Formats: sequence, C-alpha cells, structure tokens
Amino acid sequence: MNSATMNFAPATSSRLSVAWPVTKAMMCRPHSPLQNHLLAALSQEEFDHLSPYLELVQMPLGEVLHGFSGRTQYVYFPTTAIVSLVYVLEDGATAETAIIGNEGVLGISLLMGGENTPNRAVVQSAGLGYRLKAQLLKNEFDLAGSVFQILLRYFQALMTHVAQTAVCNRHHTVEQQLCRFLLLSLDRLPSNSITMTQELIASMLGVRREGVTEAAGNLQRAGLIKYSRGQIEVLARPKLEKAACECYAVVKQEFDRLLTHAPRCGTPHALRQSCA
Amino acid sequence: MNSATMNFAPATSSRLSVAWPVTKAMMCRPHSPLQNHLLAALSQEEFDHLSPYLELVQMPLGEVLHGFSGRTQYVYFPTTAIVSLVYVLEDGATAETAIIGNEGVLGISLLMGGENTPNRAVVQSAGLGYRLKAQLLKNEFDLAGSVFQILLRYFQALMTHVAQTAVCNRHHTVEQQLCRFLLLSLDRLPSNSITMTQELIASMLGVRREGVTEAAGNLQRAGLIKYSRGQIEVLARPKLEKAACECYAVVKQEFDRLLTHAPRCGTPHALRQSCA
DNA sequence: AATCGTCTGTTCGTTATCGCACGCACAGAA
DNA sequence: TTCTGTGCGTGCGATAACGAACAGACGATT
Repeated sequence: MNSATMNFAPATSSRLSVAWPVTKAMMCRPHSPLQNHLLAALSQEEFDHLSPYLELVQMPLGEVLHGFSGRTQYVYFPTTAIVSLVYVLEDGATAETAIIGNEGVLGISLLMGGENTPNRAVVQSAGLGYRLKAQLLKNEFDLAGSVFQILLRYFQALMTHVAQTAVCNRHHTVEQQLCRFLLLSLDRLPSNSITMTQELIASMLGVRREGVTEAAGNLQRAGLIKYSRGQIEVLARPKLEKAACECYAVVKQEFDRLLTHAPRCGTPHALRQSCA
Repeated sequence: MNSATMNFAPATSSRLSVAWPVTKAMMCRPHSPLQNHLLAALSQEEFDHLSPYLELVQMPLGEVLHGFSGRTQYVYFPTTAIVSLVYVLEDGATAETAIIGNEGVLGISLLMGGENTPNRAVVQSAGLGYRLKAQLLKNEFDLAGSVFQILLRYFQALMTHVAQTAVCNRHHTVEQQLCRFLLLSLDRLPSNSITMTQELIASMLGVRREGVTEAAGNLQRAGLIKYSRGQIEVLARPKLEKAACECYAVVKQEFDRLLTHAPRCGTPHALRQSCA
C-alpha cells in the first residue's frame, strides 16, 4: 500500500485522527449562505424558497461527507471549508480528482439519478458550510429554471477540472502539481494562509509525503512560500503561478467563463440582484 | 515535446496523416440511429421529433470533431466509431480523458452553456455516427423531459470515467492501463478486433510508444492478445480483465448502473418501447 | 522542565518510465 | 524483384518517483 494513502485507509472511521479546530477567526465574520457563490447566484425567488432549509454546519478536517456505503441525504455548500473528491483504489491508494470550495456544491451528482457516488468526499480544510436535504434541491431541479442552468454550468466546469487533473497526473512533476494545488486552494480561501500538512497534501496529490517535502522545500528556498507545521503561507503568488503547470490557469479560466454571473463571496444581497 | 504526442500536434490540420478507410463490413449492415444507446433510450415521441434531423456521417480515423478554435455546431452520436476526448497541454503533450462510443454522445457540454470545449475530440477508431445540429437538442434540453434525465445520467457516468482515468494515470502501470484501454474499446466495438497502432494507443494513454510495445508484447506472449500492424485481436478477454486495473470495472459498472434503461445496440424499435 | 506525538528533513537503493537511437519485418508500389 | 514507408522490437543511459528508514524540530501536555 502506498504510504501516502494511509490518511483515508481506515474506512470504518468517519474522521482522520487529527482535526484542526474551527477557530474564532472563522466565526467572527457574519456568516451567510451568500458566501457560497452558487447560492448567491440564485434568483431572489429561488433563494427564498431554499433558504429556510439551509443548515449551517461545521466541517472539521478529515470528515468524510459521503462514501461508498453511506446513503448521503444532503448536498453541501461550503463557505469557508474546502472539500476534496477523493477516489480510493482497491489497494487503498487515493487521489484527489477535484476540489470543492465556496464556488461550488458537493453532492450534485445525487441530483442526477445516482443515489451515491463512486468517490469519497473528505474535508480538506476545516471550515463552515451549509447543507440542504438533497431531496429539496432535487425538487427544484426537476422543475428546471435558473437553478438548473447554474448547476449544469458548474457541473461542466467540474468536469473540466477533473479531466485536467487526469492530464496533470500523467504529465507534470510533483512540484508543478503542488503549485497548482496551492493556487486552487488559495482561490477558495479568504487569506494567504493554508492550513494543511504535507502528509495530507501528499495523499491529495497521490504522491509520497517526501515528494511534497522536497517540492515544498524548493518553493520555500525560492521564497515563494513559507511553511511550518501545517501552516503554509503564500509569499509570492505571481511566482507560484509561473511555477505551476498550466492546469491551474485552464481550470480557473473555465470556471470563470462558465460561472461569471455568480458574484464573488460576500456580495450584498441587494447588489446581487442587479446582476440578474 | 513528448514523442507520443506528435499525432495531435498539428492543430492546423483537421486530420491525422493516416486514415483507415470505412470498410464494406462497416456499411453492409443496415445502419440505424438506434445503434446508439442514447438515441435508442429516447421515448418514441422524442425520437420522432429528432430523427428527421439526424445525419449519418463517416468518422474517419484522426478526424478532429471539435477543438479550441472551431465553434462546433453539431453533437455526434457514434454508432460504430469511437471518439476520444483528448486534452492537449501547452507543450503539445496529449492524454485521453474519456472514450465515447455508441453508448454516448459527443458535444453534450455544448448544451450546458458553453460554446466550446477545453479539449479536442479525435476519432480513435473509424466508423459511422449520426450528427445533429446542437441547437435542436438544446431546444429539447431546455424544455426538460426524459432526454434531459438520460443525458444527465450519461454526463455523470462520463464524469466518473474521467475521474477514474485521473486516478489511473497517477497509480497504475502502463500495462494495466493498456488492458483497461483495450477493454473499454472492446465494449464499444462489435468484434474482438481493434484497429489501432501502438503509436496511437500511446498518444491516447499519454505514454511512449515503446512502453505500449513492451506492455503489448507481454500480453501477446501470455496469449491474451494477438496483434500485427495495427490490428489487435483479443484472444482471452477474462484474462485481460484480470490483468487490467480496477478502473475498467469501476467505470463499466457505473455506466451500467446509470444507464441500465438504455437497451443494447441493435435492439428493434418495437422492443425498445416496452422499456419506457 | 521533561516528555511525547506530530511534522518535516534527509539519505539510499530500487523501479518505472523517459528520450533516443537503431534495426528489423512486413506490405504495397514501382 | 527491388524499393520505400510504416509498424514494431530492443537496448542504453538518464531521470523522476518510489519505499523504507531514521533523525531532527517544534508544540502541546504533564
């Protein structure tokens, strides 16, 4: 078994052994479902219809939101949390195929006919999010409307993301992929700081922990990042973008292209309407 | 530049330099749109609505059905052809992220808001297919209905396929991936024979031609396959399935699960109605 | 202050794949 | 038949990543 896979191997447990707490910094700002771009992109009418059913939930590091066995009943709209779609091979080896943060929704495939998904969704960065009974959204979905259009656009962008990841896995070095990963994570976080151990990153990228150590060491010596015990700070983002493979830009551009009507996190509700 | 990528490097040309002809064997059987599983799964009413607009087209090897530049106006329903979604990196390196044959449709992402796709679709195995002006299907799509449900299920299965490929790229050997590739191709072909050079397979898998030569040689010595100058014959499919990584089975099962209502290729039209 | 668990740094031998080069075999054309 | 192009086999050094083992460094707990 690949040592980089140990994090997700204990399928019987729903959590990793380590969990970063939800800090006060995460809580002090007023939390609103509108921090999730998809929810923010709904029309006023559709949002009002769903909002009574949105539950604010903590999403601690390592929580497995759904997997092979559990019949998931919720879709999750992360606001400050980041979730990874992790495929688990028979031998326990893992690899991330997509990152879902405040730009997206987790569990959309539940709305498309399947009752479960062939992957696990693991919280990659602790934070908050809103969950919604999947059936409620499915009702909306079945009636079509703008919810429908938005979700489909998102699903397409997600597909691009996954596919680009596949190519990246084949052709790019660990260091390039680390840069891509950090940038994609950064785009879904409010600060320049990422809370994530090298061991966890390794299991996400599907490589050895030592490989991440070496790549991260190079980036740190070059002054692009600074890190210590699970805290990674990005010092020179432009340089990081140059050090990354093109996969990052491709995915980002595709998301921007497809989801430009979704306003950024924190846009006031009133303003939002002018976008419609 | 990776030598395995040369096949798709000349973006100015819409074809590879070599094209296998559409043989008489491909033409002698009566061709019907119902050989495509998605078309066959439509209700009688929806099928009748679309069928006047379906055009039978040849799909010669290497034809680029759509890419970055060309605004594609058609969706393609292959019947005997196989199309690969090929992602092309900046340096010209290529990797396939999905295979589309008579079980699916090419260009569905055009219906979901995007006008182009971030990949190229290259005919991997010459054959026939039906094309349809994308706008016509989009009209159906916008009105919802069972077309809608079917396409979404397919899209989800495709997503699984792509994602599994990403994992496979990361963790499995060339030989395992070759087996997976052959099996997935076989499932979309009527015989035990695959017409494909090792060079082409290499560019699909994103590996060197020599790597395919070595892996294929192993399989041939073990009696699983027999090949000569672009003709690959599968002699022992069960053994091939054992030699493949689990990615093949995962993808196949997911397609079966999501698309069980789509009858097999060649099912008479009358029978088809009983499935609705 | 001492201890312990976790995170990170480093080394070493092994392996898979790469990139390149060359040679052979077969099929169709001259 | 001979020539030529294409497909396939093989060998070789280089490289990236692997697997394993261990050492140091830091933080939290006692």
